[in-house]
Amino acid sequence: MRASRLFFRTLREDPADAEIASHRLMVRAGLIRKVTSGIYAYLPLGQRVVRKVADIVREEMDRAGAQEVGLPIVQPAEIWRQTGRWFEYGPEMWRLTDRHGREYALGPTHEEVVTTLVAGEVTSFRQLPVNLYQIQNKFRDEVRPRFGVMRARDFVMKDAYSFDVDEAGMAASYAAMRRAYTRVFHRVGLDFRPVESDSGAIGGKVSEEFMALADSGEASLVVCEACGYAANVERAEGVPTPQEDAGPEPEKPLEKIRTPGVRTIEELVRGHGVPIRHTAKILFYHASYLGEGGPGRRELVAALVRGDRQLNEVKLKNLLGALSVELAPEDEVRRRTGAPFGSAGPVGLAGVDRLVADHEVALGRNFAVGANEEDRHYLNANAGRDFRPTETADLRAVAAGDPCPRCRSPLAGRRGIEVGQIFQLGTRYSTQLGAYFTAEDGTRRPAWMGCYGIGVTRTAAAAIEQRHDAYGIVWPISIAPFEVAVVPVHVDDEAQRHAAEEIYRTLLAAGVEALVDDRPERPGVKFADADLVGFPVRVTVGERALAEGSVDVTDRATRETVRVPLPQAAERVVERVRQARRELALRADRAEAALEAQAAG
RNA sequence: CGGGAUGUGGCCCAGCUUGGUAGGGCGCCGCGUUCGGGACGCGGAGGUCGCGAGUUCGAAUCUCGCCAUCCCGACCA
Repeated sequence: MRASRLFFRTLREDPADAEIASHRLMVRAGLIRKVTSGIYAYLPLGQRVVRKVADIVREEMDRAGAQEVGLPIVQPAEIWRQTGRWFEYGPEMWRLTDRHGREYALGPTHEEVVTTLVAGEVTSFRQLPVNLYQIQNKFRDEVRPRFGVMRARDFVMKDAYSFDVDEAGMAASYAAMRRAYTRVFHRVGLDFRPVESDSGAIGGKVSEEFMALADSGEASLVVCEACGYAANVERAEGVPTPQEDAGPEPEKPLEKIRTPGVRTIEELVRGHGVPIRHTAKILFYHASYLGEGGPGRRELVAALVRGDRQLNEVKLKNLLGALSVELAPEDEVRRRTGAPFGSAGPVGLAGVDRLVADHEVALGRNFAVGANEEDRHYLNANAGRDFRPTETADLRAVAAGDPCPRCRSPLAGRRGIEVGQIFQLGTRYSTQLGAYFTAEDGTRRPAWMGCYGIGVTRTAAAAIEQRHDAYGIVWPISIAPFEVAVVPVHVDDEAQRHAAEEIYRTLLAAGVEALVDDRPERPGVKFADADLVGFPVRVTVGERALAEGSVDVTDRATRETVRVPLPQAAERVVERVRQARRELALRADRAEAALEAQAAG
């Protein structure tokens, strides 16, 4: 490609609405332009990156035995009603109505469509297993689109769906996808980590997310450097820690004390000398449940966690089996329970549908809690004796420093960008949508499913988050829009133009993706643009080097330049590109081998 | 949905408090000088000041309504 004909333009200034590096740089480098909130146009440079990520994903999916299909973006409401997700999915699903008044959705995901498809085609165990995937635009009407393509309303996603005869088959398909994902993310050059995750609205039990590690990531992770445990904090298991090193103290008698003005745990600790591990806080939630084909009942739920802990709402939601949970407004809590907000507590609490407690509160002794009247707290409240939770569970949000649930070493906190997620779904969708087959023994059985997503456009953004500097993007070679930029310093200099063209043609002939910057711009402009867009290798053809029959070859990542004699220039660049490609491929191979060794051992 | 803010040439912004008919930088076009890290000079093009009402002799500026966008919180690949 010739820069003079390439449809692109770089910006000198940062766009006003870009918060994070990837968004800022994608706009400045001319990869994307915003069309409207959360919706972007991809210019040729950006589209090339998306295509290269997608091609890598496609290669690895094919390699893992999956088959590409094309599924519709517009999906009928009916199949979503069959699985209950027409309501369950909520306002994030982009709905539309045709001229006849029939309802549709723009696909946020494709379990319903693909399961319905398979239900019509698969009749025998002989047709299984099968894994179908597609790479396509997905639509989610995000509450708050932000960070450019990172959280867009229209994004490119690869989604795959596996169908197996039994649970073991599903697990095998899942493992194959896990290997494929590991290869994909190594090949695109990401620093990533698979973590245990909550399966959310899609359902199923086993689920892992592939997280690109980045401080700008929206997901909070905990990782154990000692044993390798890693989890999304939404999912991370809390290990109850004792209140005293010496072991539990005996139950003391319940005592009501005057606590004028005390409304928070800190005030209780500071003003009344209660150790924070002997405090418990109560939080009131509205839990909404799915009813018959639509919204169902709502409950007021009180939840108890130790005063030094935070509640994990995802755990609460899962415990309750609720569609959603949200903090209940103060006035309603007061109206229903009669308790003042800052002095509410579990002892003698009335008006709530359920009282759930974290393990630490159920196991601990002698808690200071609100007494449900103004300016009064209880000391030494004990579960079982003074209040009785309807359920006890792991409800606390795990934080950095907490013990690892596997090996008890302290966990470290990290931030991550979720670039992929894999699920073992089980038979929920196959049962609901009739994906049954006849087994070897003649019985009719539902297919065991897994589903597997990769955010293609998000992966491109994640790569930029991890790899950029003050000058611009530093692409991994596998997904760079072009691998090499050939920059003649002065295009009106015949010798320079000729040498640049020669190198450019040789690179193309060798299968290297090259761009020649033949624009009549000043050298500084061309260098700055090359750095901003982030081509991994730059070949500078200028008067200085040419005077000694050479050109300069610069590595974008290290910014190191070597002078190479003209006759060997193209060859050396080709070798450098091939070496860089090999490195990433090798990483994928090694990681896969390690996974296989792990599975075998 | 709550809370906050912003809409002024393609981009980044000033002007608004104190109404008087729109300005800078970048970018764009022409000419010249320049030319290994975002040049300089001269000349030029380009604006329904988000939209609609209102107040006023007169509105980018004041008032009301609407729309859009962004940021902070509750959701997610």
